Amino acid sequence: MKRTNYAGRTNESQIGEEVVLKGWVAKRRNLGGLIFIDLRDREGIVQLVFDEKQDPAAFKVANECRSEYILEVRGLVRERAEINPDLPTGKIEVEVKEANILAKSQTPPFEVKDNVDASEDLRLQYRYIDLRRPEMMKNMKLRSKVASIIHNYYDNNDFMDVETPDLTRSTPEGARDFLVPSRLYPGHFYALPQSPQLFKQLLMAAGVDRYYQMARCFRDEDLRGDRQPEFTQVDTEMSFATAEDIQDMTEGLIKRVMKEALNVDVKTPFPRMEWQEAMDRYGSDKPDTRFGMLITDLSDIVKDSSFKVFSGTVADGKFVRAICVPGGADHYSRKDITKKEDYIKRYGAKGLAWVKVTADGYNGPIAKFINDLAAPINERLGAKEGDLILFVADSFHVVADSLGYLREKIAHEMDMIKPGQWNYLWVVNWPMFEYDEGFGKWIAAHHPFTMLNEEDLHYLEDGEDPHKAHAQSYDIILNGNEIGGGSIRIHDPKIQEKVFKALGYTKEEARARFNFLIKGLENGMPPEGGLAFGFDRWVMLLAGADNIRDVIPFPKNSKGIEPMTAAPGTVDQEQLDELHIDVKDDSENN
RNA sequence: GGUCCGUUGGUCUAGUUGGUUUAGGACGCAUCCCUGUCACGGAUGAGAUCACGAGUUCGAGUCUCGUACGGACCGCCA
Repeated sequence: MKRTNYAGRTNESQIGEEVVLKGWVAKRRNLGGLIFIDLRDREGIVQLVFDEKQDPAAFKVANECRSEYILEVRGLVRERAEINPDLPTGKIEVEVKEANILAKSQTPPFEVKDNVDASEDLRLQYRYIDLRRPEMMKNMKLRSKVASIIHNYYDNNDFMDVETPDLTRSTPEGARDFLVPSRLYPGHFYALPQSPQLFKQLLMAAGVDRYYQMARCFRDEDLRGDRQPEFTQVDTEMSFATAEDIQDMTEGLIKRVMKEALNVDVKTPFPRMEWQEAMDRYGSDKPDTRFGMLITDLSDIVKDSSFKVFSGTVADGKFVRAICVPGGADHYSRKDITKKEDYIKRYGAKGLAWVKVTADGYNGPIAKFINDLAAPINERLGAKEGDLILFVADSFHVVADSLGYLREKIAHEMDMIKPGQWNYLWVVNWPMFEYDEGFGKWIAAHHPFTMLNEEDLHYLEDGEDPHKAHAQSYDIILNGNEIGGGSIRIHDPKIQEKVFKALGYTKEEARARFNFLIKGLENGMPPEGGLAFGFDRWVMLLAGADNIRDVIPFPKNSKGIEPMTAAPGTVDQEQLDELHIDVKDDSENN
């Protein structure tokens, strides 16, 4: 029997026609002499009817069917007497004349339905069953659709799809590399790419001019809900382009994806926000602009306050900043606020000061210290009776992280985010370098090949402070999530040398690490720049999923294990010998 | 590397201050009845050494410690 159409696409136009369908038994309803089976394939569900009197042979097969058996059926499409409005195929049903079981199935470990009640661990172990769920199938289809639009878009704009190697060389910058031992060269290793960054720059040196690739990338770091060790980047690079050129090109793509995949019109150009403003007002380099409650600096107002925590902090050159939670006074108890305080301590905050705004002034533990400043504070924050004001007094980064977190958390808890918003924006003008407390040295905020602003070039000269420089880099943000980032690259080897110097590399160290790139610059590199999208994360947001695993067919769990195959696993001694590898026994240290 | 939370039939879960609980329910599963269901209905039934190990106690699903596994977060992710 040759299939005539997908079960889920059977429709009224086929009434009276004979169809052949193949699919899974989603549900069986046995009424005695009459059996209904919901047949499911990737496109949806259609109701089959088996009548014992009319088609006893087919009926017998239906009687044997169990959940998730795979069936082929031949039958007549007919109109239903009573339509089911909950089903896209609810106006019709298929009267089955012939049926064969193509595969039997054990009772599935969980039911194939949309409101899953199975644990994620179990879903991942039986992922092929989990993926049958319409929700998951929909996510895979969306992913496929978006990928197709991306290919189409860049192809139409003269971008060349060029593959870069997966077996490459370890570079010490950035994330930990996944290493692949070389059989031919004992003690030598390939590394899987963290991104094709250097290759795409060298493709510009090759004259490719416009490059894109759906590139697999690998980073051996701990996982998060929006982070997997292997992921897909939409990687792009353009020669002779300015930051604006690249942003325009990217906006064009986003506009098309939103229209064609979700039928949503987004307005371009997207807003541009300075990195400094994002940090000051949103406490984040990926601001969520779907709601207000902006962070407000109060340092100047409270600098002489009798509350020593505030005045002392300002005297130390640090900051007192606050958010005003509209209607927060009733919503949050003293105990709730203590919980929030405990939470922000993980960002280094020493405490969370708060007041509730009442008709008679401030209320709360620090009210007596700052009641005299209530008028200017309320005015600046726009605070009114019934609001809750949360203050953090600390260094720039601690204040930003703490209040940035609280702003997000409270917005979710108090339902301040109206659904259906797609707030794309660019965060621009990033610092070129940032100080890493852990390593005690300056590191590249973006990566070491990022071009700084032309007017900041003088900071690289002797006797100036290079760390004041800002970069020609830009991140694309959607609803408070970083979905991509890029920059104009350094194409002048002299500037590149100065940047390496500012990062504390000697010439020899820079050569040792990035020889091939430096040579590329010396052999003539066009001015160029690009951008890379986190494809998985973007699709996650487009799908409305809150976990990146829901848009990856076979993801790793939060511990980096893939539960279906149980990777990573041990290998035979023979394989290790061939790779010249001894495995250290760490058991004593554990 | 660290912090917090969780683990009870196939699945999701209830289980109070440690004691009438033969560990309850829903879904699923099995058998039987049923020709218009679509969360089908009805009847009956099977299925759990309460993650593992140690401890406290007259008595542990319940308390303590450890281990394993899972989840969230901090660090990390140029």
